[in-house]
Amino acid sequence: MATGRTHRPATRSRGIPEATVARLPLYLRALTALSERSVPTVSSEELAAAAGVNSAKLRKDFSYLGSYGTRGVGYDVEYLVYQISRELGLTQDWPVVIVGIGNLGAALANYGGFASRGFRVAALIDADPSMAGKPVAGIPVQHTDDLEAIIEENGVSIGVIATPAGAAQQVCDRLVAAGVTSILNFAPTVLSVPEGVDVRKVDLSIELQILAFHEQRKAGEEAPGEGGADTTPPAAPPAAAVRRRGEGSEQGPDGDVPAVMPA
Amino acid sequence: MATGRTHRPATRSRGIPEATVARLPLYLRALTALSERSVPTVSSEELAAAAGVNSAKLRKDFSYLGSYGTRGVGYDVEYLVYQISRELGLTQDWPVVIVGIGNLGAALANYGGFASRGFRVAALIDADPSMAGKPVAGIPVQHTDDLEAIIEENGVSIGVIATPAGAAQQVCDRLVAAGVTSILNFAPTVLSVPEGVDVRKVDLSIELQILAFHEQRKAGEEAPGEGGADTTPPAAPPAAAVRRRGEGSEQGPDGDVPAVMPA
DNA sequence: CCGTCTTTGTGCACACGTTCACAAAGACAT
DNA sequence: ATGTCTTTGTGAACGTGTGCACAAAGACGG
Repeated sequence: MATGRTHRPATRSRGIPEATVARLPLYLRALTALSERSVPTVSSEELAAAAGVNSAKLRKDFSYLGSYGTRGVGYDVEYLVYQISRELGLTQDWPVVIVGIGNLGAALANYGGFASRGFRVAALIDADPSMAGKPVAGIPVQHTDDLEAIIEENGVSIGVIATPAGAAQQVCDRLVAAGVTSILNFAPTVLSVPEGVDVRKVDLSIELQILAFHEQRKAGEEAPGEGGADTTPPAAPPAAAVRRRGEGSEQGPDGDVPAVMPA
Repeated sequence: MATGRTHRPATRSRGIPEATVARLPLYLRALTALSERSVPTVSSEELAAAAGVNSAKLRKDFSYLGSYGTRGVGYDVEYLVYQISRELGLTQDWPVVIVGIGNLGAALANYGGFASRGFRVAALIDADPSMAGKPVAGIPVQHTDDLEAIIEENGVSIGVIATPAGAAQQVCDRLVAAGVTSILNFAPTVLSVPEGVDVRKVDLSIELQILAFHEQRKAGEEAPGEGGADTTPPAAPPAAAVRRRGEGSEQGPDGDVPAVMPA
């Protein structure tokens, strides 16, 4: 099939660690706020606090970009805003298409955060013919049939998928075939893309499930005991796999979950 | 100011690595699909492909939960669905409130993925009095004044913030004070919360900026040369900090950006 | 009951990310 | 000029995450 990679292989693009890249927008936001208040310089300590990170981490992050600070003083806010913007590629214009103009797609189209930083909604695309022409956020919705033409005409390289899960892969394939090389996916599916195409996903459901995990843990630690059964355990495990759980490694006292396996 | 932690300290909750927890929902989704197709068992290889991860990683992830597979056969789909659901705390009901019923809040309220997995939208809350009583996704919007009462009455421990950035911290503080211990933040701000409260953020703007970074890199690698200036460089750096950029390490020729998009 | 064949579970090595702690750079006062 | 004081930039130690590769578990056929 040769479908290609699904996850970016953490390319460590040209020396700047992925983790650092992911934090740059955070710093940029904090710096922009300072800039608007006409604050001339800021120390790593202050900026780190504003961005919600450790100051050593922030300094190391900046060190990957070059040495833009002045010892004993801190960082020049304006200069740093510029350097980070440039590094992130925000000094240029990025036309973006949003595919799938349902509730979410419309919300995204209306989101102000787009234009603020070099991103421009070039087109809204939906498969529903009855939506064609209707303006959403001041932009007329176009039909999926014209997807390829729209991508090409506008030189779009970033696509946002806000379709139902079932349509996502197909839309993705068409976007990629038309020349899109970066995709932000809001549909709850794993997208398969060829090498060289970046996919980032935003998944409400996954985030909530992660929160639920931690929430359950908190509850379990506070109120132990509580042998109440939750739901019916499913059938039975295949054969004889109902043992073990820590295999005598770490896990000090016991080796059981807060209140597991009823039957 | 003693405001408290901003980022979860990667607590390694009871032996299950954060990275694993973040993947469990992915596995669960793939397994649910298999279950609906009445597939009885699945190998780590197949399931890994469906979830878009490496099979060794998947096996290691499952090993943290216990030994639920059968060698030579694979994993029992139904059983595994149950085990993961239980581990994630999805066998119980999680009432959730959404604060800020604008475009995004409404889209979230309408999102079907909520109910599907143990999450129930217990209430919609907005600060705009004219919205009060209006039904969104079949649920009447309530006013912010009643936030505390709503949290308490429904035993809500998970809150979703979809307000403008300016209101987010204040809403967050009220949620936490009322007993919420997990927050999913869609507002583009760094939230400050006391210890023991989990915050996860979803930030469209940050995701796009990360994509733009990689996109710029790709463009720069394909079309080198191109000494075109991008935008006006800001004033001048503070003092004498206009040197270096790789400090004679990698980065062969020059030390400037690959060469940005002409126009 | 034994041999073969598939697939799990995991030890190990490596890559990546985070944090500490401190030398060196520079501002600023005297 | 020289000294002091602040704050950066980074070496080094540590922790977390990933992936290979393989022994052992068990299914299944004869």
